[in-house]
Amino acid sequence: MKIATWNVNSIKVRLPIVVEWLQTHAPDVLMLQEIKTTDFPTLEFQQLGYRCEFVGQKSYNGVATLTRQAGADSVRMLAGDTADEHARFLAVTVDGVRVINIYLPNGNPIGTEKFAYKLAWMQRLKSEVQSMLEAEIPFVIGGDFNVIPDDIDCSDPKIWRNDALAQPETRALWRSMLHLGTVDAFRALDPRPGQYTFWDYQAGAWRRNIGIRIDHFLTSPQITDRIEACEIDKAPRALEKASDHTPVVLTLRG
DNA sequence: ATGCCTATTGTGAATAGA
Repeated sequence: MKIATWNVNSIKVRLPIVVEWLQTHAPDVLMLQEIKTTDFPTLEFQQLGYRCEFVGQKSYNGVATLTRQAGADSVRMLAGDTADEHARFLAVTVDGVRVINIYLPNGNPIGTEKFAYKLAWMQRLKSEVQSMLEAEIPFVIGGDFNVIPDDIDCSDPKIWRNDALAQPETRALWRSMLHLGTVDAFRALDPRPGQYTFWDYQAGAWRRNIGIRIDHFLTSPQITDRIEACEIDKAPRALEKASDHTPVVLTLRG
């Protein structure tokens, strides 16, 4: 089973690139973030053999999960705050795996309500993880976590010292989810520093490989045992009209 | 360097991203 995640930074602009990538790589599941619309191009993906579920929002955020097989038991919002209207969460069960697509809040600037919202959102996600582990539900959480887990996940820690993505509180909440028993699938297999999933559009960041690793897969124990590979596909970042993020692909045995 | 680039809204220039 092949599961991919990709923050596309507008599905409207990125549609041709995403279609081409899907045809080439044919994952069983593709999780998209920052679709930035309520008008998802479902027909185009159906023609490629994918079913679409999405939670849209005008201008901002929005997540979509494309699956070859039919999904079940969709949940479209993260528990813990019924007043939260951001389109950042979509859970669906595919072939016995609870596939959770997230676009975790950026949280900048620190010291504002935006940062408080990020931390509260992470606490809610942690509660979700706890519940699923207690129920022994096999799950994968994939998406744009907006978390730089460690200094080896960015080109220069000094740049990110005052940024929400690398704050001690942010990293502590990330680690607390690992301590519960989940695994950062990419890092479990690849110890190398300098492996990124995002490069800013500005200042020639891509050309100079100044990036950060913020798009992740967290796996539950049953899924961790099935990990065959987890790789960052850098190729789409080099294309014309690229997203500033590139896909990450998780391959499970069976 | 409160910049640099891209996308959305909407047709200006502000907001957000990370």
